[in-house]
Amino acid sequence: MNSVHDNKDWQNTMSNQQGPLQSPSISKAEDSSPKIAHSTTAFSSNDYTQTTVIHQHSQQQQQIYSSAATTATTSESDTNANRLPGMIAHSQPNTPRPDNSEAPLYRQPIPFATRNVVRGRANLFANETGPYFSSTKPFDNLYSSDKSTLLSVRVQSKMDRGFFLADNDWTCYRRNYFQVSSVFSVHGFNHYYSVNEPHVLVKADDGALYNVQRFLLGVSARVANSEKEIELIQHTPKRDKGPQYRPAPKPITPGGNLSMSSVANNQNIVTFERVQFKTATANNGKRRAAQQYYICIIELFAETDRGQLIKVGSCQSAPLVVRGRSPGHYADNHQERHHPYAANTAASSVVTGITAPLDATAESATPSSTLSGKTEPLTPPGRQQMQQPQPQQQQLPQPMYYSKPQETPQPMMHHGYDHHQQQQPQNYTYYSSYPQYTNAVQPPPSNVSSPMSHPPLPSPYTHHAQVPNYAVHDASHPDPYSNEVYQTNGPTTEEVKIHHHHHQQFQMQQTGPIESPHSGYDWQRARYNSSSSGSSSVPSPGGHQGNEPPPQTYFSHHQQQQQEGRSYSPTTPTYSPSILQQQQARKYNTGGGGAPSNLMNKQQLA
DNA sequence: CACGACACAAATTA
DNA sequence: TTAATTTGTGTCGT
Repeated sequence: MNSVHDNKDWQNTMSNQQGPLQSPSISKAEDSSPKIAHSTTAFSSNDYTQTTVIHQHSQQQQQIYSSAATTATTSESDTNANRLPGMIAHSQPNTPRPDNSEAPLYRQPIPFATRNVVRGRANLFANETGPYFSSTKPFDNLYSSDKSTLLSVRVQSKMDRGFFLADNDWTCYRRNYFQVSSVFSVHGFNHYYSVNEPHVLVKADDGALYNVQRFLLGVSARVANSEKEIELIQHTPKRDKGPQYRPAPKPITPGGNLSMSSVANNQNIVTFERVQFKTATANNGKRRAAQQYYICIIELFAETDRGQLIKVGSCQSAPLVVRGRSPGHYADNHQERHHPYAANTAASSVVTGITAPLDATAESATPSSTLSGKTEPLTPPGRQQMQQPQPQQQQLPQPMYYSKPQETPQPMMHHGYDHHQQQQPQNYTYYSSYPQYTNAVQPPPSNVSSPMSHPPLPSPYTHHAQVPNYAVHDASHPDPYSNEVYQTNGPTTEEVKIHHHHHQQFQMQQTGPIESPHSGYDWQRARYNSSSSGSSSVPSPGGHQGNEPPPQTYFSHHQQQQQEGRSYSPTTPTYSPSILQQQQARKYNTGGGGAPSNLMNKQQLA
């Protein structure tokens, strides 16, 4: 099984990936979606279906689960065949976990030892797991040149770092960085065609079709049961001494194909680095009471020749808990407990790492996240993979997931944003040059790096590992994620969680949504790269992703280099099971530097 | 209780 | 091996 090997798979996948991802496009018809109609297949559609499906099959999922976790990645890679609608996100474990002991667990999941393995590289492999993202929600407003064929879009995302499971929730510390990487594909054309040749059209709200100049991915976050937006900020390595930005949408070309090298030009991947939540979730740590959850949202925008940004797809992360205090505060008390499964988690861990490759850099700026905000219903996270074919879904009842709670934005909505005019409330400034900066909270220093973009979706969906258990439930729950569902009254947090988890798990497993990794993108790299390459990160200076050469910024140097190989830190450790344990001990650190993760703290503290 | 700022120190990378 | 970088997080003050 792959599972175990995730790491490896990873690599492989990664390497290969490129191909797969893109290509894959699986065409399938989408089920139902009327819109999609035509030949094109839509990924998105798939996603949905998948997701839904997933629920149903909890069992399967479970099975999958295990494998899935691992596989997921791989599978993803696999091919296109599958679709991966949703993204995946893996996150990493790096973060400090509250508990020491436990912490490891998360990681454990990770199968590989990789982490340890070579350091530098290890990262590469590393798989961290992280919250998963739901499958892509299509807005059905993207058409091929014939103006009649709907193109489906699939966005895959993963949280690379900063998250660990605590009490079955994907958790991170507000003060720590997390990273999100995403890739997307258009059913009809992937790879290569990028933006520049757009034979792709987008339907604006007014019903008119516009040529798509390019696509951008933005990250944003909101409160789980509501539409309240949570601000995300990116830092440069300088941290407080450097500028802080809001992650702006970054340009990205479809397909991920990047070749391995990718790198360079490819903007297939967008990574938002050094991202933090501006605020912590309410009740963190403490009892269940009413734990608040946040959800990361990744939105795909099509930029028209007029500069308007129209949302064409999005995906959400599993619910996330953001701790506002130092790990020491959480350590003793709550540990994270994982479910029994947790153990599994470890096992499952799976995952592959993900770091992303960063190909893309982002650049453009745009409004970002905020905008979209709402939206999407999310689908469940998916993961990709399972190897097994699942039976899929057949039915799908539906999951609430989809349902939009209230909102439901529907697909079509595009928000059209004009860059120029952006609606967003926030102040974004766009810098054309620096995409990253766009929103900058602060003006970007010239050099600085780009800000990170938004975090993608970390959904808490459980990891792979954890998963096992959940298997159970079905769709019955509403999705937490989706705000939609719960929104108002919704279930309390707990409920939510539950759902999430389940969903997540389910989804993940089954669906395969997970895009993440899969596809070939090298997430790992991405991370590493993140900064530099363009894609990602924020601040990094460079901003440009795509076409333009990235500016250098802080990152640039390092990062760029990194892209290729190294990662920078943290990213990725993978864990192998056995290793895991060991690892646990170690934690992984994050990269660079340093922080001591758990160890110190606790110990010291203790 | 949370958040922001300051600062230390570990884990990695170069 | 050593220096530099990066970043987790303890602590303090608000």
